[in-house]
Amino acid sequence: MAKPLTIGKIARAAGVNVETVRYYQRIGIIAEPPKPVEGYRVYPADTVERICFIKRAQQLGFSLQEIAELLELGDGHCHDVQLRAAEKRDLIDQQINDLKNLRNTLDKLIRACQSDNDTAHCPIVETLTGDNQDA
Amino acid sequence: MAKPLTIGKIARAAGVNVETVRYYQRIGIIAEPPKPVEGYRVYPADTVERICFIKRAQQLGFSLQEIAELLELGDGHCHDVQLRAAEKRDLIDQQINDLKNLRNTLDKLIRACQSDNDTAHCPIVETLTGDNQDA
DNA sequence: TTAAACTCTGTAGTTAAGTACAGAGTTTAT
DNA sequence: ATAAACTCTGTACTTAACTACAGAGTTTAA
Repeated sequence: MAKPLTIGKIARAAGVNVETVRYYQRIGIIAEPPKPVEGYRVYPADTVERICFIKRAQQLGFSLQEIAELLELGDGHCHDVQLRAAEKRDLIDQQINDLKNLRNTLDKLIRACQSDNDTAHCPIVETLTGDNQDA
Repeated sequence: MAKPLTIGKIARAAGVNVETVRYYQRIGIIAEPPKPVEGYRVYPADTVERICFIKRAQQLGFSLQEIAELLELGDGHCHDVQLRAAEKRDLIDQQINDLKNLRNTLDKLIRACQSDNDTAHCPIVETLTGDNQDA
């Protein structure tokens, strides 16, 4: 036996708690391998990547529910996948836009700070408020 | 008296629950105007924008704690603001990158769906995986 | 070969971010 | 002038996403 990937190894490799892995199994966002008659469950290696993806996507503001939907797109049947993928893509475009605005504001703030201390009034708030649609 | 902005109007204008506004006040992310001896609290108009900013930033994956930090940058004193703003900016750059990758993957998925149903194996997961370094 | 480290099942606790509501006072519309 | 709609204070409930732990079984390293 080389080195069976048990839950602890999976968790450590993905940088999460063992309990988190179990939680993801419970809500069905990652598969739970069958329990062998004796011994521990063994996980496929790509489970680690799947968990990493989940954590990354969370940092981008997606809920586990939304992440589940994204993941399903990968192995769905072409029919509705296309439509739903297009929707997601447009949403993400909007998100990228928002982030760019925020980024530029921060940049301006940094520059202003360097040249002068003219702390007029916060430009950060103005960035993301109002209908920001220049998609 | 023209039309004093009371909490209900603020909430409706920002598209959130009155209780949410109170919650934000409780945690100090928006200011609570002083209670006048008689009558209701009156809010400055820019409270609405501040709440909109908060909601927007949340969709981008920021916690209220992080949003509070972003907002503080606006009226902070130049010294550390510059450093912290630069940190945030770099983080956001990373986020933009991740989103672009995800976006492109979705795009490919859509295209592949249009031409052929060669559902090899989910390319979505591969998009955001890789060095998850949480410093 | 046995103690340490791990896994399993199940249940319970925690934190962030709200949401609901009771009971009292205040405004406003009719 | 009074009912409807709103606000205030305070407390309690909810949901998502974990996190902890007990008590039993299983593996592995010294």
